[in-house]
Amino acid sequence: MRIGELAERTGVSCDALRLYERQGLIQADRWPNGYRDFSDEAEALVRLIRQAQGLGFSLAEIGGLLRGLSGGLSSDQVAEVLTAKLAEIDGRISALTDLRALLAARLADACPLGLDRPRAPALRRRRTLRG
Amino acid sequence: MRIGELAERTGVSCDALRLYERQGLIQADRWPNGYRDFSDEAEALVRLIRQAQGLGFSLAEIGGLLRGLSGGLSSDQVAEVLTAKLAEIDGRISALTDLRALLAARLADACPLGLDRPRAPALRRRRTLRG
DNA sequence: CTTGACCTTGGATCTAGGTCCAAGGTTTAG
DNA sequence: CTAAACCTTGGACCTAGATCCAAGGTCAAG
Repeated sequence: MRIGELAERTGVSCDALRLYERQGLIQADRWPNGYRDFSDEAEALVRLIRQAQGLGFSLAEIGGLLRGLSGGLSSDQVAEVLTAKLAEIDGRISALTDLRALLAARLADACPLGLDRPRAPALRRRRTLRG
Repeated sequence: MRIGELAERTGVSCDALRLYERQGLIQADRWPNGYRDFSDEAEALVRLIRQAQGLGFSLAEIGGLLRGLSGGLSSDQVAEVLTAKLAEIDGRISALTDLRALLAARLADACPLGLDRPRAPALRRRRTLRG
């Protein structure tokens, strides 16, 4: 399919798709007239890219992951890349879970975040610095 | 404390701290000589900011959240803000969990991602466009 | 053969979130 | 008095991830 169709199917702009191609995240054949020709798999791939991106992965990271997966890396190397990413994802999940717990606790609380509203309304001390 | 101390305590650069202040994420009193004077709570706040940031929240989002929390919003409004953020976080957690499952499955699989290496090695069809 | 919808490339521009630097004021140590 | 280590502001610059635009090629419809 041509780039416009892929853009329409995925909701990603043509410009963004060309950017992904330049960065090696997706590939396209070329018709003799120079038009890009994307395979059907490209659609799923683009969706995967946007998903990963939405989770905080940079295009460079995604590119490295994809190249590792589809490139000539050995099974061991692929496993290594994926395992590293899994650990990273686990870290993010647990950090998010912690933050969620924090916010949920504050939500039940009178003093959200407990940072900027001191429980005992202390007077602002004025330390002067040669003033 | 002065900005340098806060920077050292939090590991965040002075420039970044000034940026956060300009964007209203943190506040500082001023000594008569113009130096910023941060309270002790600022340290915890900066850590919270970095944590949220690492989870994919933009400074603008964090600022809105903090202003909602410490500003004059009613309990109901604060609860609303937090509840929205919680839903967002839950969404991210489940998306990450899904991605994790996907990668874990692919890791156990022969064909990672299953996108770019067709199971039946089909010949690349050549559709010509007036070529 | 023209028109309009596509496509190509390259380069300029934008936002976010910083960093770096210059020019200058303040404080402390020697 | 001077040097070093702070601090101030403003502005230039940087990367990522786009978006927008100009100039032009291609193609189908009328």
